Amino acid sequence: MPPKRRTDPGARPGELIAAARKVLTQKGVANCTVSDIVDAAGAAKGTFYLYFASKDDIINAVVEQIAQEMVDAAEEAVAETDSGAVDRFVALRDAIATFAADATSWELAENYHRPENRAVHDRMAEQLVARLAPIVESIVEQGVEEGVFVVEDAHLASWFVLGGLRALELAFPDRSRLASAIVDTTELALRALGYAGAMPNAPRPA
Amino acid sequence: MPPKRRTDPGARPGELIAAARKVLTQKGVANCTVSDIVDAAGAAKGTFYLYFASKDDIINAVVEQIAQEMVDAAEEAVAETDSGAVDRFVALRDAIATFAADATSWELAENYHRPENRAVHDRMAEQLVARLAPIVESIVEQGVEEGVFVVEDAHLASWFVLGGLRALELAFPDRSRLASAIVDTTELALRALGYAGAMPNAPRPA
Amino acid sequence: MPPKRRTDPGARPGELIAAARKVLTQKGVANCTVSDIVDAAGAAKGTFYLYFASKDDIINAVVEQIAQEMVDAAEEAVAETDSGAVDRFVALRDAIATFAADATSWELAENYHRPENRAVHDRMAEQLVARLAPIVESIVEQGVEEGVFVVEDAHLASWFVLGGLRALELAFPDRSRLASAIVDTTELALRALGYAGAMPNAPRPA
Amino acid sequence: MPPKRRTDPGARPGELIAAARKVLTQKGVANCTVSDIVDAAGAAKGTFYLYFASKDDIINAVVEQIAQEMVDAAEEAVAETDSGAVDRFVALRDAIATFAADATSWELAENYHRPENRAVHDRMAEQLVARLAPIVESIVEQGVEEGVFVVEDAHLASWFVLGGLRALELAFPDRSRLASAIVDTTELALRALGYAGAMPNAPRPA
DNA sequence: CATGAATGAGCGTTCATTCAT
DNA sequence: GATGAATGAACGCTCATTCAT
Repeated sequence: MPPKRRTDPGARPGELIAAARKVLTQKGVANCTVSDIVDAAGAAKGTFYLYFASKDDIINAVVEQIAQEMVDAAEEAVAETDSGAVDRFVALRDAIATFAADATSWELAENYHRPENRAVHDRMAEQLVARLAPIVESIVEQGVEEGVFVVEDAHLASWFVLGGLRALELAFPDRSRLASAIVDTTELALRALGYAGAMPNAPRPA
Repeated sequence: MPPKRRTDPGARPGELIAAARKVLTQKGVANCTVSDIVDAAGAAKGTFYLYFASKDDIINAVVEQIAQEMVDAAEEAVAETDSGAVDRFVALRDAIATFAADATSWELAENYHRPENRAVHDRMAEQLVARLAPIVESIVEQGVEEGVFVVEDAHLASWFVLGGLRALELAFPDRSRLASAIVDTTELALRALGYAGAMPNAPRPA
Repeated sequence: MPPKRRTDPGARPGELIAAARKVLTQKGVANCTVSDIVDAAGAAKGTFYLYFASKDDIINAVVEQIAQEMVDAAEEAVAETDSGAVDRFVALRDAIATFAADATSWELAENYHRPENRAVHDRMAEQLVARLAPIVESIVEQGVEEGVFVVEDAHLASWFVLGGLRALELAFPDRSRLASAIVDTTELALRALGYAGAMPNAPRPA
Repeated sequence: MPPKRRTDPGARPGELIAAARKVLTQKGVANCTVSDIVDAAGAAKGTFYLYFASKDDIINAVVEQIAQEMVDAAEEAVAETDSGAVDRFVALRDAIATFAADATSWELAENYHRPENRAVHDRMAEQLVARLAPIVESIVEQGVEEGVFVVEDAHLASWFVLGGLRALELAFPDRSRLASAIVDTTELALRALGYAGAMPNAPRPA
């Protein structure tokens, strides 16, 4: 059968990633085959390999995409605020909590606690922490300059704080309390950063 | 030919786990086959299924074993000290740092940063954090009673602290600075727990 | 489905080679799949890879087997005769002609002139010439000692003579005249070898 | 964007054959894809099928081209000499030896002994022998008329002689001695043809 | 004439699992 | 208990070919 001409040439990779994102959500990584993805995308098997070198390649692309969405949200949140380091930190915290609570963005998360999804899950967590860390780091450095934070190694402190946030996912597997736990954790994090002032506990209204 | 009589019947499962641990270390999870494991153990394929329901089953057993070793070390460290919560916390920190620096215990760790080993790596990290958390939690509760820690939710705080420690692995992928970073992080952790006293910076001599 | 226990364990490789030989004959090399072979052998696909590393591997084995049969026939023919070099040469020629005329042994040959069978065909021709050459060479050397052949380089002469025989396959693609042409060629070959006596034209009765 | 206008329309088939010849040389037949060819030719996939019916088609064209070059060289060598059959035979032999020793003409030859190139190699050898045979045949017939050759079947004898030459390639796989072996073989060939005169051993100066 | 995105049947290969012995 | 030959579904991936533009 001859190839069907597409209405929107150039949209294939995106369609495939979207399809992969959906299939990954539904079946997990180990049980997701390339056939599943192309079926979901309405494409032929060969088309897949026109745009992606391997199954791993597209999984990375999915992870990349989701991570990018979260990082974008985080950067936007931080950029909006031109106030002090503590406010920025709270804004960042809110962005993360919002994203974590957003079912659409976290489609994959529902399946993360199934063992077969470990792989993407952690690939993403790694990506996320790696890309969020510089944002936190700049906030920490700002706080040190402002004199509200007291840390010797901003790099170390940033990872520590983010790692602490990430662990909550494991601490509250049912996710119902996750968003609120992230908020509660702010106090722990600010303390770790040497903040001694009043704790800004109220989450920002959505 | 009758089956070879074993010198120690009942030792099979342990032999298989040991073999799996070795093979996992050498080849990663994805590239490790049941054949590899039974070959390394000097057993037949069928024998494997006498003791383990599946390949996943034995991988879990390996992870379990390693995690148990770490937990044992941690519990021993904490038990040895009958002094205050801060000292216990430092002792626990030392145990983790020691274990992390110990090549024998971390055979697998060398390969953890190879993408194909994500799976075990994170399965173990999860196990570890889950089993270490209660220990931390008891220390935190002790500290709260002693009045040196100020935390509202000991469960949350324990996970936060352990997550922070775990993230350091990602922050320092080369592992050469990992052990020292764990020590440095103690200050951040104690601060997060609301500790306001002098920081016990000196690591325990090896 | 569980494995069927074989009545004759150890017979698998031979069965697979036999099946491959048949399929190769029927479908050619390029169109012969591993599935075809295992279907013909009544085995499962995995069983194939228990005994052969790849499709190429079994094709080599088939070629090897046929070549061996021809070489065996040639050696037997030469060994039977303890007379002079010319008689031995004629005996060898007869063995080759007989084998060439034998439909059973040359099952594959029927298909050799189809382009897709080039590969095995030539792999076999190469094997054959390489293994027949030493036999010819010993005859040539004997003839030289007996004073009936005059050649400077027995190695060269042997290959030349065998190459000449082999080319007849190309000269008479319909094979109906092939056996007789081989006989006729004896005169050319003996002349090339410097034989000046009477030509032993009569083929040996079967 | 309109298709690029070609500087020389009508040159496409030649460009594709040249590209195929190059790719075939570098990668072998089995590993050479249509994509490789069109990429090397700077053409689009579709363009390929404007001029060639299939991949096999262009491979045949490449073989054809090389064979034609050799046949042209052979015919030229034979035409130059209007002397006797023996001289013509020697001239033909020289042309073949020269061509065989000429790296440019035998680009493909370097790769011929890699197993994956069997296919073209032999397709070409077949072509070559088939097209050279009529030339040899006319020389043989001339020699018979002149009384210097004694053969009953010129057709048979021609193939025998060419087959003998071709086998030398197998006898001397390293090719360093191939050209000299071809020369040495002349004596064997002339003898086979019934030539009883003095042997014209000296190769023609290059 | 020329394009190249799309096709999809088909390939060789793997390996966790079974069970007759 | 122990064996290991046998299984076969399932996989990721290739590439000659087509045709709407």
